[in-house]
Amino acid sequence: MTLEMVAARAGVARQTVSNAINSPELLRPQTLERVQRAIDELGYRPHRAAQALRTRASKLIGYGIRSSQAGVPTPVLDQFLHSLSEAADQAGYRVVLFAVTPGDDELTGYQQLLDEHGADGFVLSGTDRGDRRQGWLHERGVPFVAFGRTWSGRDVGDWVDVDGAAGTSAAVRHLAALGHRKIGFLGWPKGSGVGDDRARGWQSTMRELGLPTRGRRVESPDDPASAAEAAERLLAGGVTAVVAASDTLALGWYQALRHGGRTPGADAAVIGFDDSPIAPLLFPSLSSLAQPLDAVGRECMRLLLNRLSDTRRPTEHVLLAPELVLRESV
Amino acid sequence: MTLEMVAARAGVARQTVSNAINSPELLRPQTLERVQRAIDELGYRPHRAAQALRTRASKLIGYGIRSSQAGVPTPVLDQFLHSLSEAADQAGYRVVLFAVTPGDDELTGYQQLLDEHGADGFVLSGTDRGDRRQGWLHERGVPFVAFGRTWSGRDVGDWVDVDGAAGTSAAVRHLAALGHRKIGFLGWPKGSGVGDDRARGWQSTMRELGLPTRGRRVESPDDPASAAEAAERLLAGGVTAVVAASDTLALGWYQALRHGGRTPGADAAVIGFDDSPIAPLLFPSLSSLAQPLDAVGRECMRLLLNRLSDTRRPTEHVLLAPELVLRESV
DNA sequence: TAATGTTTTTGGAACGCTCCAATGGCAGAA
DNA sequence: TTCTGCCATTGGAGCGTTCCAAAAACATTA
Repeated sequence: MTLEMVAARAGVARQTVSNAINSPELLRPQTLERVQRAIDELGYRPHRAAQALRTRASKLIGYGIRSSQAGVPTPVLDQFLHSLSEAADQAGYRVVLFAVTPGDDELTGYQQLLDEHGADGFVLSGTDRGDRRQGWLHERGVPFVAFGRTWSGRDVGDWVDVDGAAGTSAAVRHLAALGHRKIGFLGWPKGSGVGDDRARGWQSTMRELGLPTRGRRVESPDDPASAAEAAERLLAGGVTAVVAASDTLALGWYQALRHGGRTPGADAAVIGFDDSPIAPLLFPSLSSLAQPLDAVGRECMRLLLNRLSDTRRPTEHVLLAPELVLRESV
Repeated sequence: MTLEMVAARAGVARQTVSNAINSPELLRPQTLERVQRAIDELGYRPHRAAQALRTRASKLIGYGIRSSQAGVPTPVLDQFLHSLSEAADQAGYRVVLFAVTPGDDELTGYQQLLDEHGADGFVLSGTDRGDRRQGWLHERGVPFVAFGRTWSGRDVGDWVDVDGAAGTSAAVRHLAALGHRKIGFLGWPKGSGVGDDRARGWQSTMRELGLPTRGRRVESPDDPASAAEAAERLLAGGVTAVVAASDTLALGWYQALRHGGRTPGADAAVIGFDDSPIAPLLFPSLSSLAQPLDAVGRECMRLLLNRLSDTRRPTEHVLLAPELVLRESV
């Protein structure tokens, strides 16, 4: 099924069919309709490779998928990928995956796809401090958008991120409205961009509400056992409600409460972060701050399309507020 | 960067460079080396679109990603996608995502990609009873592999699946070796292929070991509250250990035990299924049957590549045993 | 009717690659 | 030296599309 075949059926020239698809305003309405009918009847669709070759644009967006075993498990990936693909589809693009081995040659995957003209732009996620990808792509003038802020200084490109501070702030306000005054924060060790951001929202909102923060903030790595230890310290301080930097940490709070013979939810409230699959399953079910991943995917695609249409435009940044999902734990 | 440029640098003809890449055995060793050096120095990589156009093969594998909200949460997606991309990369292929809206026009996404010559084959997952995709692709002679058996009768293509029966069988054996005799099964309502398969492994192995199964099997939908109710019935029957069809169901068992003032692990053992992210986080941590997703991805790719190289070969099926991950719950 | 301008349609060329058939080089035999 | 046969290398053609400039159709005015 080619242009030529459609053209033959409509009784026009090859190029006229091409125009019917790409610049319909050039055709006489009557001709357009005739060509359109031929296209529909034959179920014609342009050959992607031929288009790519001629227009020098693959209409593909690269997404480097890292081996998850090393460190962070990239929890939310699939919903994000779904909304990304959907938004891409709508714009006539598709998402192409390629394996990335984190480490020294993390960039070779990107290099290769670029050399092969296998992608017009990239979506990054899991951008960490000291991530070299943004700088590298920026230098080369390759369009990209990151899910996750550029924590380290320089503005090197577009990004979309979830506003952790806004989330914990909303959590604090909600707990305060319920009458809690001694509201603690169960966070990660300082130094991670994401974690510090989430702590900041708690800190500033507590201050705003005139509530004390001294001794109400504890730190723990992201596992329930350590979190439980840290939580004990908050309990010792008489804290009645807690905002946690992750659902895993919130789980530590559950364990600390139970250890003291108390019941989560009834005796002391907690709000987690990420609304991971465990949240609704726990007993009592855990309130949490859900990342608006559908919106993140859509926004990533929007920024990237803008960038693709004009490499020189000023960079754009989007912060999306997470949604407070209330369950039995408050 | 084109063949012509590499050829100029190496002092040979365009086609010779092409041969150096695709059929190196045709070249005189000395020429090959010279061309190879030119390729390396210039960092040349063939233009994918040009190759695709000429060879009529996109070297892309389609993966339809469904909106996850509707029903099954497809928990494991990301690790599977990773191993799939990695295996694809190794064979010079890439995975391209496209959005699929489950329902009537579920097939249009596949149709479209096919018409555009945007993929050479497909990987399916989440294949359910009454899934029309396999039959549809089979009729058209499109290469594909499914992650998940074709539960409904006819053999319409290659698949790779996790052997649920083998998993629950191993779980029963392990519990029996620990001295348990009253081993229950906490499963889903009959009628789902996956669930029945997992039940079967428990059933047959119990019989093999001469252990009674009557009244030891209960059913519940996949949420902890319902599962807890079902678990109560097992407890009432004096069951001391349980194999669950999912980690969510196992969680129900935890709750039922706690409700009766008993401690999971210490007082009664349980083994879940899927080794979902919650398993290590629970207290006590949950033993579970981990799906070998890396292997599944690799095998899917292997079968698909075989199929791509020869459409007419007999269908092939691969069953992979899940791995028993032991934690505190036993 | 012819000349002019404008809109619509057309055919050739090119994107970068691989297929194919043909050419050139070289060794051994006549 | 010339011929035969084999192996290494080459140039032309074409995959299906869009760019571009030229041609044709049509409308408008002289």
